[in-house]
Amino acid sequence: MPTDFNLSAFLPYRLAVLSERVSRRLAVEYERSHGLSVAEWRVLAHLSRCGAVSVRDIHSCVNLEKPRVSRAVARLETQGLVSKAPVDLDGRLVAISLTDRGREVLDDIVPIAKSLDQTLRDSVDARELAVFCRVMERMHASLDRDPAAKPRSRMDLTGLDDGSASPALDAAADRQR
Amino acid sequence: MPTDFNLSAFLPYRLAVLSERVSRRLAVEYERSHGLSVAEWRVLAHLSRCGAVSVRDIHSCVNLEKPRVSRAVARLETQGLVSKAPVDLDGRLVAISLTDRGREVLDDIVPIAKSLDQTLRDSVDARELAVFCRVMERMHASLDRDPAAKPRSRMDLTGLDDGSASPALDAAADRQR
DNA sequence: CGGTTATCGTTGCATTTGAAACGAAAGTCA
DNA sequence: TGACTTTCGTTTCAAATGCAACGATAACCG
Repeated sequence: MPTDFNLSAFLPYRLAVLSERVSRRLAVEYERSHGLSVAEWRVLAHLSRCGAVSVRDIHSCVNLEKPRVSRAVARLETQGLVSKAPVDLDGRLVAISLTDRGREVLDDIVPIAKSLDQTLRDSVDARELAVFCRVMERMHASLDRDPAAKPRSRMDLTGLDDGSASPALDAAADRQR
Repeated sequence: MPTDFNLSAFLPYRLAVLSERVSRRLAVEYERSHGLSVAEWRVLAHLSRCGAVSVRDIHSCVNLEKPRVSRAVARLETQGLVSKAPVDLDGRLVAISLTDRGREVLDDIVPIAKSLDQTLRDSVDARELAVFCRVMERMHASLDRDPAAKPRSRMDLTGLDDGSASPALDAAADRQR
């Protein structure tokens, strides 16, 4: 009997399909409201919880490659949603923070994002959702044990918020003391 | 209080992160074993269950845009893993099928894919996994109700296998009767 | 100090991507 | 039949992507 493979029962495939469909649905909204890409949205969302952060901080938090963050920030800056300031304690770093207009855009977009998120949550009951999240966490943990897998980003570890928003900038400040 | 948004609790984000991590892990294997891309793997996997299919059939089954399928098939053909034959019943169609070498490659790769799939499954217990799959299905169903979401591909509907592998080729044959 | 190494953000470059357009081949309908 | 529309697979083109390399800065250490 020849080898056959049922793609539709393959977890990596199912995950990819659902994830892409959700992302695409959301990208429509980002685009429609302020012409944002997914990367730009992630940067804004991250900044909404952190004062000033470096490119590397964003990179290590929101699962975007370094060049992608750099470019997203550049675009956001030309649109006036974000400002970049040199860090005098460390000439290599750039302190990125939201502008007032960036906050306004966030005020527009966050409700849209929350709405889709809520729609997804409403389509299952709370207990099932809890199991769902736990399973995702277990799969991450399984990949954590796999040396060939890319390590998880800092913020995606379960017990997050145990660190600063910007280790890089904090470290620079620490050195000053 | 300024708007803030916790990205790490955002379902679309969590889905994207996990999915990408899994895909990347798998892509390493595809690349390592026979230099295949994800798109090429999906085409091969799909062909493993269907005799001869058209580009459109693949496109509508495995969630790849049409040009991507076309290019993946082209590359697979130059590598001798797949053969393209004109369909005399309908000059627009191309019948794509596995070559013997394509089957050999599948024999190599399928165990690797199944192994990763099993590892993921083993990291949770069966009941949780069932809930996980049901939740994914519910989220798909939720998107099905959303007119702004891209419709689901045929094969991703729950009760699959209710149709032919290649509606396009079958339709051509039907017309001949 | 001075030389080496490491880290930061950016950019070059080759590849991938997808929307739109394309020519070719049916289907449709008067 | 003949015009028009639709469908198929491919190609074009502009944008996005990620790896690697870069210059600049800071850390390390003999």
